[in-house]
Amino acid sequence: MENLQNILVVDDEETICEVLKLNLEIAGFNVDVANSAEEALALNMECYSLILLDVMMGKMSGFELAGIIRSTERLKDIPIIICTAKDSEDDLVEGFSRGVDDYIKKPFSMRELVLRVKSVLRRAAGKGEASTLKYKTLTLDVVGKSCSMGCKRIPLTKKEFEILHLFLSYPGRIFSREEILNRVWDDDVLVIDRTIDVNINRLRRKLGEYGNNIMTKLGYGYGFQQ
Amino acid sequence: MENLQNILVVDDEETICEVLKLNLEIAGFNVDVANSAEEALALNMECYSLILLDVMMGKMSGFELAGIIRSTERLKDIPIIICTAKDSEDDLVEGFSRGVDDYIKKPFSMRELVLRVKSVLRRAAGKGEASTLKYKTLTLDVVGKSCSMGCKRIPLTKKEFEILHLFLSYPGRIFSREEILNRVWDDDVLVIDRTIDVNINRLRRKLGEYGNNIMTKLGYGYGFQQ
DNA sequence: GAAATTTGTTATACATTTGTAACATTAACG
DNA sequence: CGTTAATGTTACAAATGTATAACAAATTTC
Repeated sequence: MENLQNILVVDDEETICEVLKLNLEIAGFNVDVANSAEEALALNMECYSLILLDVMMGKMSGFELAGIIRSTERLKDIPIIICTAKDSEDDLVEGFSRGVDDYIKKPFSMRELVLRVKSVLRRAAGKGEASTLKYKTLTLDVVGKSCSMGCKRIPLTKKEFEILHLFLSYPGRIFSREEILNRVWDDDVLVIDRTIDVNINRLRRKLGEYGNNIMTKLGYGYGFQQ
Repeated sequence: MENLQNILVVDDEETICEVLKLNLEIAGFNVDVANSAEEALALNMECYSLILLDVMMGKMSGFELAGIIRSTERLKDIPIIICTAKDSEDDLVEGFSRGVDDYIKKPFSMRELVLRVKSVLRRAAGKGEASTLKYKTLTLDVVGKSCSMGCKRIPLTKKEFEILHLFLSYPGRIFSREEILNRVWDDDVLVIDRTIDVNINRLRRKLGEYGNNIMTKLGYGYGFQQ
């Protein structure tokens, strides 16, 4: 088993670490654990393909550790995923300014985590290759959270962006309103189905000619048609 | 009926068990019930494709049973879904650490349950999300909810799609009108048998030459002939 | 904390799907 | 053959699903 990729998990909660480790191992990764930023720094981090950081930790926060990693020459290209309790804008800004590659909000499913990890690794392997999703001249910059058609920028709101992100991640697939709700809206909010229709409508308009690629499948839901 | 997948439901509440059993059977599964973890252990669990566990049960909890299943060599790959009253972090952590595949919070709708069950089974089957059913040039894109003959798209309505989906899932099998009703129509709707005939007719027409593959077995029902 | 933006809801118009009834056709069987 | 039962076909009404606009509420921004 040569090809196993090493992942470092840094979190001060033992149980969380164990869960993460177990699930990532099941997904085929080799996982090491550090229970604090300091403990992580004591390791030779060079060997990891990806580092998974919790924001909230004892002395040094995940952000700080991310900053250190990014400013260390031999570590600066290692992808970092931050686990954050809430996705406050502040966190996002702080994270991006420190070069974090992806976020995952707690509580997250293990399935989702594994998907993100794989996605980030894929991106890293191709060197920025797939940090964007494309269809013809339509480009979605997943990291920069922006959208453009050719040279023209299309300002999307968060919901619009997330919906398009979901659709372009699985072109051709039809998502039920329930699925869209689960993946775009927070778990605790309660919105009616019509809300999705309205957001789809707004997105369609902003996408101009590409708006027609967002198809309605009567009785099923919506999706992006290639 | 070879292809029926077996599901084991373990719950100490008789009524819950009955409801689950009924609904899963309608969804096309074969369901056995155990009223306690101990009772479940007495069964030969090897034959089940999925085990649905309640957390709260008399002596042994669902988690404990999950732990036992996971640590038993010949059972350890069977997918497990846990039904939990509360979604406390603790429960989630405990569950994932024992290798549970999915959660469902009470109270849940039967529709949701069936969706989760199918999703977990699909995952377990190893074939990701993408799946199509084919017969010659006829292709049914199950995730895209679309149908095509060669390059030509055949727009199907939801009912038409669902009927064809059912038929192509078990080519050669004849479905009684009652079976078709149970699998294609929602539980609470009440339609007459002739409705199915009409929908079959519509489907046949849209399928053109393949329409002839939908055969009528007089006095029994309909099916797709390979 | 006021203005601007985003997001959710409601209401209405519109389009499609679906169910049913009525009648036509076909198969089974004496 | 002719009768009966089952299924095929058609047309239309009813039910359902979706698009859109307008407004209200929430959130963000300055």
